[in-house]
Formats: sequence, C-alpha cells, structure tokens
Amino acid sequence: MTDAQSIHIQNGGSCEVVQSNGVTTNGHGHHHHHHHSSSSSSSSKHKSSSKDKHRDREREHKSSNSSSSSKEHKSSSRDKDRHKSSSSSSKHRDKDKERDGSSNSHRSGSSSSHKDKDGSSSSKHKSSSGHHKRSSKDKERRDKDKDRGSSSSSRHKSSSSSRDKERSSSSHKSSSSSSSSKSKHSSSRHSSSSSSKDQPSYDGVFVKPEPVSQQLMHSGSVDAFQMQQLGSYEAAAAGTNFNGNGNVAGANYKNGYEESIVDIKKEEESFNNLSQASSCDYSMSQFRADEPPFVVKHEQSYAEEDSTMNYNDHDDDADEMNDDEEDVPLAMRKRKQEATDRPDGGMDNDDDDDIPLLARKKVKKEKIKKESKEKSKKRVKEEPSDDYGNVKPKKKKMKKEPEPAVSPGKRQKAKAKVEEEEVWRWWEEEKRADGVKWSTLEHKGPVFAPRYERVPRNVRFYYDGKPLELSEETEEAATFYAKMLNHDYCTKEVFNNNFFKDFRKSMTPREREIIKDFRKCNFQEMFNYFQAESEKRKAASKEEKLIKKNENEALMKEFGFCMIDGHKEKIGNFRLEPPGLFRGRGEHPKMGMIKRRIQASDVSINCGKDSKVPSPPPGSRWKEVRHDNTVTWLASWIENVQGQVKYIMLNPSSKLKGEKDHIKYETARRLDKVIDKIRATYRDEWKSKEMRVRQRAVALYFIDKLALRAGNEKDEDQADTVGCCSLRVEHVQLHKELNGKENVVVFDFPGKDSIRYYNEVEVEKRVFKNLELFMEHKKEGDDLFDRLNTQVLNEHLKELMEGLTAKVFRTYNASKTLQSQLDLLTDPSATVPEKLLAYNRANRAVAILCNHQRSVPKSHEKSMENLKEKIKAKREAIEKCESEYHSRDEKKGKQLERLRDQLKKLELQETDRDENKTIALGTSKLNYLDPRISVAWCKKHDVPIEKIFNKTQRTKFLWAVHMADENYRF
DNA sequence: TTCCGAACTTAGGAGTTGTGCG
DNA sequence: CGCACAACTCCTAAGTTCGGAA
Repeated sequence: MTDAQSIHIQNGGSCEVVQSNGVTTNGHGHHHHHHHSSSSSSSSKHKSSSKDKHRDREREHKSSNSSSSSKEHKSSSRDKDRHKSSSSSSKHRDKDKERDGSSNSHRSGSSSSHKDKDGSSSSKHKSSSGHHKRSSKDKERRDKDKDRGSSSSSRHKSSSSSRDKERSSSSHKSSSSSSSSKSKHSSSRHSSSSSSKDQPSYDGVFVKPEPVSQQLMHSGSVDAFQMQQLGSYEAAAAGTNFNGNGNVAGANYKNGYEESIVDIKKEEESFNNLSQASSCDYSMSQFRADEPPFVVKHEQSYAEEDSTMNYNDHDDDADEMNDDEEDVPLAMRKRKQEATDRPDGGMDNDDDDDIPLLARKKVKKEKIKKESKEKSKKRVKEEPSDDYGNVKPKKKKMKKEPEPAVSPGKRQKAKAKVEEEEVWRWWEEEKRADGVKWSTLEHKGPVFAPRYERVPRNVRFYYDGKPLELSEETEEAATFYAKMLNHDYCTKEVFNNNFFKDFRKSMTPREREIIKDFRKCNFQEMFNYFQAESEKRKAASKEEKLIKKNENEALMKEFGFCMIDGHKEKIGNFRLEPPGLFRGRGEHPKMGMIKRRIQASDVSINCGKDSKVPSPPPGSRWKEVRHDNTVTWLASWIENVQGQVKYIMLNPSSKLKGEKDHIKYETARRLDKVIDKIRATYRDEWKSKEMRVRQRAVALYFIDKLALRAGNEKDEDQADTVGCCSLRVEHVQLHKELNGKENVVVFDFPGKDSIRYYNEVEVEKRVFKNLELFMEHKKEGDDLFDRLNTQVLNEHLKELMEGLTAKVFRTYNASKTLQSQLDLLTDPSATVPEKLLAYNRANRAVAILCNHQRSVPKSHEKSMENLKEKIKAKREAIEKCESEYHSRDEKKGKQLERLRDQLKKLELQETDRDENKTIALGTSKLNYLDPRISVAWCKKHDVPIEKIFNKTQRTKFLWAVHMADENYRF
C-alpha cells in the first residue's frame, strides 16, 4: 500500500486527506488557552470556544440562575461549552466576524426588525438574551409567525428568538459583542476585532478550543501537523502543500512523530485531491491559518473555464439569475411570505418572494400532544411469510455452516461447529429482497425504569429557607433537578425556566400555591444525599457489587435477547428510558423539561404473529401489540418532550443491523465507480444557467469535498444547527485572499449536536464566484442555498446513481480516506506499534474530515501538566548528565542516550495526547469506515485485529472479519 | 405532489471498568 | 494499593432518508 498515489485520487476534488501528515491533527492543546481565553471575557454565556471551561465558569457566575447552580462548574463546563453554549453566540459571531463591528450593528438592527416581525414571542425571549435574531430566523420566524401565529408560540418562538439571541450574544466571542451587549450576558466587546481569525466561537456552542497553535509541536515539522489539524488538516494536502510548499506538509506528518513521509507523493496527491479538511477543531482551525485546506487543483483544470467564464461570469450569472425563473427558491413554495423583507434582488427575480424553500418551516408539531394519534395500528402487517409457520424453535442459534446461500431457514441444527458458538453467519446467506425484515420475532418486552423511591425524611426540600414536605410526584421531579445541581445545565436560564414550569405542573394545588419562585427553591440537601449515595455505591464491598452485577446479568439474560428468525440476538436497548430532565444539546429550547415516566400503556410492542406476546406488568396493558415484519423495532413509545417515537431495536451485532451496515459500504463503493463522473458533472453545473442547478452543484461540491452533512430544515423548537443545504449567509465568509490563499471560504457554523464546524477552505474560483452570487442581496438569516433542500438534492443524486444520497458521500470519503491514508502511512517493515500509530493517524485524518469532536477530558489539563513536569525533569536529568559527561565516559554516554530516548517518548506522548484531545476517533470507526479495510490491513500487516477493534467492535464487524481477506480494497 | 412522520443511523457525554504506574 | 487516566459501555439526542397520507 504504500503507494499512495494510487490512492489519492479520491476525490477529485475532494478531499484528500491529509497526506501523510495531514493526518495528525495537531496539537491543539495549546489552543485553548490562547484565543478564546481572551475572548472569554465575553461574558455571555456562550462559551467561547476554547477555553470554554473558564468561560463557562464565568458564565455561571454571571448567570444568576437558580441558586442551585452554584456549583456546577467544573466538570461539564467545558464540554458544554463546546456544544451548547457556544451555539448561540456562535452564530452571531460568525457574522460578526465577517461583518464585524459595523456590520453587527446593522445586523442587529435588522434583526431586530425581524424580530419585530416575528412577533411578540421573540421579543420576550430576546429580552433575556439576545436580541436579534438573525434573518434566517427571520424566515423562520416568519414561518412561525404564520404558523403559530403570534401567540402562544411564544415559547417556541421564543426559542427561536432565543436562538437568535444566542447567536447574537454569542456571536463570536469577541465580535459578538455588539449583540452581546444587548444580550444580557454579552459581554461586551472584547475583542471584537478579531477578525476572522479569532475564532469565532460560537459562544455557546462551540466551545471548542482554541486553536492550537502550532507551537509546540516538537519539531518544526509540526507545523504541518498543526496545520492539518487545524484546518484542514490535510488540507494541506493539497492546497497546502502547494502553497506552502508541499514539502512541508507532507513531511510533517510523521514527523510529528518523526517520520517523514512521502512528501512528494503527497504533493502529487494533493493535486489530485481536493482536500477536505475539515474540522473545526476549534482549536485547530483557527490557527491554522496557514494552510490551505483545499487544494485547488481543479482550478487549474477548470481554470480555463473560469477564465472565460469569469468574464462572462457576471453576465452569465446575472443572466442566469434573471432567467431562471425557475429558479425560484424552493422556499418560495413554501414560503411564508414574509419574504418581503428581503431585498432580494438579484438572485432571482422570480423569487421575489422567493421564499426559498424554507419557508415552509414547520412549526413544531404540536403533535406531541397528539400522541394519541398513533396510527400505528395500521401497519400491522403481518405478512404471512411462509416461514412463519413455524414458530421458531427458539432454539438457539445454530451455527450454521457456512453454506452460502442457504436458505434462511435458520434452524438447522447446529452441527458441531462450535465456533464461537452461536454466531449466525448471516453474511453467508442470501439476502432477502423485499422489505420484509424478519419472519419470526419473539422477545420479552422492555424493562421498565425502577419505580421511584422516596428520599429519607431527613432529606428535605427547602422553599424560601424553610423545609417543605413534598408529595411523591413533586418530590420525584425535585430529585431530577437535584441530581443535576452541579451541572452546567443548571446555570442556564432556559433550562431552569423549563424545569420550573414542568415542576409546577407536577405539584399538587397546595404545593403550587406555595412554590411560586424558582429562586426560592433549595435542592441542596437532596443533592448532597445523592452524592452520598453515589459514594456509598462506589465504596460498596466486593460482594455487594458482585450481587448487583449478577442481578444485572440475570436481567440482561432475560430481557436482553430476542429470537429472530430462529436465532438468538442481542437487543440494543432493552430498558425504557427513565424519567428525568430533558438534556438537549446546544441551545435547545426545551432543555430542562421533564421527561415523564413511561407506562406499559404508552408502549407498543412489535413481535411475530405466532410468537408469545411479552407480558406487561401485572395490572397493565400495552398500548398496542402489532406484528409488523417490515420494521426492525421490538417496542416503541412516544417521548413527551419532543413528541418523537423512540424504539427498542437490536444490537449492532445483529444481522438486521449488520446487513444494513454492509449495504451502506457497498453503496459507497459503488459511488467510487461513478465519482469521477459525478464530480465532472457538478463542476460543469457551476456554470449552469439555472440558479437551482448551480446551487445544487456547489452544495454537492461541499458535501463531497468537506464531507458536510445534508442539512435538513429544522423546527424552531430545536437547537439551531445547520448542515450543507441549510447553511445561511452568516455561516460563510468569503475572502478573496486570506493567509496567502486565494478564494477562501470560511465556514463557521453549529453542526449536529451543536458542534462547531470551522474551516477555512480554498475553493476554485468558479465556486467562489457562485457563492458571491448566492449571497448577493441576502442578509444574515437568509439561506445560502435558497433553491435547494435535501429532498431536492437527494432526488438529483438518485438520478446519478441508484441508492445515492448525500450521506453516502460522507461514508465514501471517510472510507476512501482511511484506505489511502493507510496505504500512505503504513510501512510494511515497521513494528506493530508503529503500524498502529499509522493506523491511528489514518483514523484521525478521517475524524478530522468528519469533524468528530469530543470535549476535552476534564483531567486533560492536569494530566498534561504532569506530563510536562516529567518532561522537564527528564530534561534536567539530561542536562545534568551532559555536564558530567566527558567524551570518553561510555557509561554516561549510554545513560544520556537512554535519557534522550525517554524524553523523546514523553514528548511524543504529549503531542499525541494533545492532538487527540479534541478529536474523537470512535465515531468514524464505528459509523464511517468500512471495517473490511481495517480487517484487510490487519491481515496484510500481521497486526492482530484486537489491536484495532475492541470486543464490541469485533462483534459488530464480525461480518467484515469473515468477509475480507488481505487483498480487500474499498 | 407535497408534507409529514416513522424508521433507522450517527453522535457526544456520562458513568463504569480496566489498567499501568508510582 | 490507591490513583490517574484511558478504555469501554450505556444512553439517548440529533441527524437522514423513505414512504405513505392527505
């Protein structure tokens, strides 16, 4: 594999990941401190990115919130910071950044206006914090307004507003200030200035880190790493290299660790690929100014066009725009009207109102309430499958021999293969074609949450300083909050308000009469009690723990498995979710609401027609029992906070899940066969006369190159996060030139789970021009791609390849990247630990591409300090040794060598730990990387599979372990 | 034909367990 | 031998996509 070259190709434009180096992420460590910190000042809650922690704390302080909150800080803060808090601010910030100060003002203004429109509701919330909302929201608002009407929605709206607020406030740390000012928190301006670079942190949400600076990295080479990490990490790859000099990039890679890699190759590669870079690490990205994430290679190729086009461009574009009436933004259709606001202009005339697709936003659904509806019943399809007939013998699974095609008849008796016992080698059987998922299914039903146990009488709830006895239901609600007293959530106003509202609902009339002010509630004693209980549990004797463990196992044995088509399979989540407080991520408008206890009468059971129906708890009945073999769930219920259906399904090791997973990767491999054509097509479409086609082509380019998510529209009662199709004007900044790169697009937006995505990407000129066009006459809350949404995009993709959807690109680019990085980084003659390092780097490259982040472990800072201490001590030892060393002293010489070696190791560890601080490798390994690539790599390089996959992963990927040989290639 | 909800995948954090170290 | 930290498991929120209802 080493030949990297072959590999690269990957995307045409896309990504490539890091070349060699790229992979590494870099150290972020540093980052935090840097930037953000300063910004932190902003009081706003949001967190600034990096340092978040600190900030968080700050916030906490600031925030008044309930008394309770007091403590929380610590732990969570950071994490939260990243996500949650940041969110709000972030958005704004983004904008801020872009516009920065001046603009801000405008915005705010505008926003305000919008708000106004929105209406009342918003105002309220806003008041609290933010003010402005962004235009986008405006749209939403509009929608909402329409929908909801002004009234009630307030909350929601409010939520929306809140978002706005948040955004505003948060806005970047610094910049945001403007907005912030209003917002309560807002801090003032800190440095608003920070221009682009600063990070924009969304305050809340992203908290991440700061960029690391490159600093540390040991070697110079490091830079490269950093770069990569930062931004692209790889970006480097292409672009960077070039720009920077290819060498650099490439080289580093290892260097960090030391090796050098193939610079050359990389460079070449880089050309080919575009890079993807991604990431946001918060940290990184920011810093990385240097590198150019993408490569521009294409440009060259397309350059020609551009040139021509350029001239025309304007014209063309213009024309196009005008022309396209068709263009009307999708939204329009839905539109709400409100549209008026926008100046619209340019883009489409048509659109005048154009409401882009969005318009439609839905208001949330009140559905929740409706739960009743459940139509469910209908489905029951019991399709009689032949198989049915038999009831399955529950016998266990047999291990079947491997006969391929065997009919599904499962049961054969086990032959003697003992193998791993009951492994069901479904991958050796034929797949079922139709939508039928199983023939027979029997299970014991879900395990209910333990019933509430009252706290001892001496553990009291205080109201206004006086102990107050609570009814059972009220007390339970109080304990939900008490258990979280030290969590950051408790410092959030939305959380506290939502909780108190629901808390009051659970009270008896008399209690309700008394408890009217949340600030007078004191949960401290309860909190202390739970802490003590927790300690007690930890301190329990071995016997006690063992007993508990056994009980648990017994439960798992009884309810944790089901019989499906004659095989015993593990259930993924056989316990119903216990009641508690809803913990939404980011600035979720519903955080803090009480998730109520689920009763048998809330649960629908799905099982085989001829199987034994699980028995509900004595005295109760299931809401429904159905026999639908076209779905895979065993039980379902509607969760009250968001009104969505929750399910009990099988474990990832099951056939049902594994088969689907296999299909997913096969689809991605099919994409590999047509990717060149697709890339050529979308490039071509950048010149289309139709605005919608251009938008679609540019969006697809981002999805391919940056591995962005599709980006569905969201309701207002959810956190404001976006994906590719839902990007708004404020999430993107265009720079003709930035840090030595041309045509740079800076993405900064809250993605899934409110994780910040920050990336400075060098794009082809034509893309850049198109973006300018798309943004013309739009304001902050407007959709960047107003004629596009995920349905439209996926419909188009379906025409390009069967089964192709936006998410396939993520899977494809992730797996492709792993394959190419492994080829590039693995030295066949290296030792196993070295190979593992290479594997982890390849994995890291993917994680960066996909922007998989994690909060910095709470103990990270401390552990880094410890490590630094050790390094320092080691250095001193070396110095001492050196001073005592006289050239002929062999002993000393050896000792010196040894010490230097140890130092190197420690430094390596430091880098590695720091680099991984904000990067989560598990998500990509579990969901995006074709396991066969890893299996083949292990087989080829004699690396035990256990080194790569832990036990859970091995069971999930058992099919891959059996299917792939060392020659497998994605 | 659009709209909407059901179904299923992807995601990070909390909590628990394992483990190497001093 | 307890500790610090990493590894892993569990949990459930938050996405995407599909297909059926209206």
